[in-house]
Amino acid sequence: MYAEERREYILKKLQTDGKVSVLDLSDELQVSEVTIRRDLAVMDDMNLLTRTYGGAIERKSVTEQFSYIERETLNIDSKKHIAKKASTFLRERTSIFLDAGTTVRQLIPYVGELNSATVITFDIAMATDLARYPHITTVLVGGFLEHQTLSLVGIDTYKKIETLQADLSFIGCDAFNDTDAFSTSTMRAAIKAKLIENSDQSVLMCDSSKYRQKSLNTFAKLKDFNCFTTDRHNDRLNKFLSEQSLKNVIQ
Amino acid sequence: MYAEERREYILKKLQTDGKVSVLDLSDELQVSEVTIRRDLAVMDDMNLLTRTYGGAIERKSVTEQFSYIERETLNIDSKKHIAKKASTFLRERTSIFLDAGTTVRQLIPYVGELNSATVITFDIAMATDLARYPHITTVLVGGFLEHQTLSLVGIDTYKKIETLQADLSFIGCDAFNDTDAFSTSTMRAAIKAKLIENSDQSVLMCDSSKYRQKSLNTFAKLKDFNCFTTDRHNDRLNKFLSEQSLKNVIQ
DNA sequence: TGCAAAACGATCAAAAACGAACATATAAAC
DNA sequence: GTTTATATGTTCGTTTTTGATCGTTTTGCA
Repeated sequence: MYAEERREYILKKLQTDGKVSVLDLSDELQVSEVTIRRDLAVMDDMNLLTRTYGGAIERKSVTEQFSYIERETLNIDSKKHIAKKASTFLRERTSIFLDAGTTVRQLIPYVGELNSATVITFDIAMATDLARYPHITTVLVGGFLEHQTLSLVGIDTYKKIETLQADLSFIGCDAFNDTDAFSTSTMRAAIKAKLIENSDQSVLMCDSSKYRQKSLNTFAKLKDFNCFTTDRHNDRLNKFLSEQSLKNVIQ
Repeated sequence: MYAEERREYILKKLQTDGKVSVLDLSDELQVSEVTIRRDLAVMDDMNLLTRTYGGAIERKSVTEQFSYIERETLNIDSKKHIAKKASTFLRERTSIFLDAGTTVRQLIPYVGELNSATVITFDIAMATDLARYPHITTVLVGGFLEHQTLSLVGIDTYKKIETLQADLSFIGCDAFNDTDAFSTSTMRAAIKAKLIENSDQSVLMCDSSKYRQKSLNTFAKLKDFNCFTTDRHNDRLNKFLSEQSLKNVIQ
């Protein structure tokens, strides 16, 4: 067994398991622990992995190094909760619009569990996440890069989406009240409206902190959505939700 | 048993086993170990295999052999060197095509130093990098996501680039010889050709390891480029370069 | 906090593989 | 038949790889 082979094995294992241990590798590859440590040191030097005490872990992906992730951790548990609920709408062999934003992004691990699907997005972070799943066909709609959100906007983005159709769309929003969903940006609102228009079913994913926030542009009525997924950490929202007929609300 | 026959045997064995050892080959072919080593050295030079300590392993194409992260760190010093040389072509308030690939990606810190520029790319990793520089207008051309390269391909990508014009383009390549630049993928070759066609000036960025590699599609003649930036760590390339009129070659 | 176990890096040693120089052999060219 | 070029083998000093040892650092637990 050559060194190259050994290191290839380590990388492969790292890719599937996310981590490796010196002891396990030493046993599996039938070489001393010292040798494994040397391998890991070299590969750490090459930025192929991150050394830990007792082994190594995967190196962070391109986007994870970026500040985008910091904003993402805001209300992360709510977002994960919402994503799990929304994921029940996913079906095999369908085409899916994913709106830009950190809430919808949490859905991607569930999308990755599908055997086959076509995903259309205009969020670079999502596209990078989706690159992990070769069996998912990913279409990234082009446009001008908005650097704060790592997503694409502009008339090109809108016009391209206008030509696409999907079975299902997952939409985020900046704010909502008892009847409407809002977005801060006019262009984004137009895009969201078009996503809903061009898909058979639409799921709104929105955490409770957005309730009764102010925002400029209405892009849809809440009743336009087949489902409205949210959490329940806000008293006034609780009241609103309990007043609703809950048939299309998941908490 | 002639040398040709021996090497053919080695290649065949490599194809079935994925690896060969000097000792085994020496025994099987009834020649000394030195001879086998010489064979392997020659074939390594011809990029037919990859030499290892004690033998050799199959030579897969770089994309299938390494993950994006690995390719990123491969020949990183050469890539940085090339990027620095190529950066002298950058000018304020111009529009710039950036071809996908890890070599061209090294150019981005220099692009970021500009006060104002419009960058057009179809590489997600590059777009993510560019998001650090809000003063740079970035256009990401959409398409199908190719997960190994983190870049976008397809007819949409091509058609969009067809409608764009730039002052300057930076192009990478998978292989080149004394007259031509090659790409492995037909679609990528078409895109590269279009980038060159639609820009006033073109700079080829290519490290020496690509010299005389095999690849399918010619997308340009070396003389089509205003400048050819490379490093100089390969004997045969050195010879080729010194035979050239060096006016448009930067090392 | 302090202690023991585990993991670590540094150093040394041995075996395997290596490259370079030189020698030999074989085949083609004159 | 001699010369020349190419291919192969031998020798030997050097480099690479790996493992063993040992003192030090880190970690988890009492």
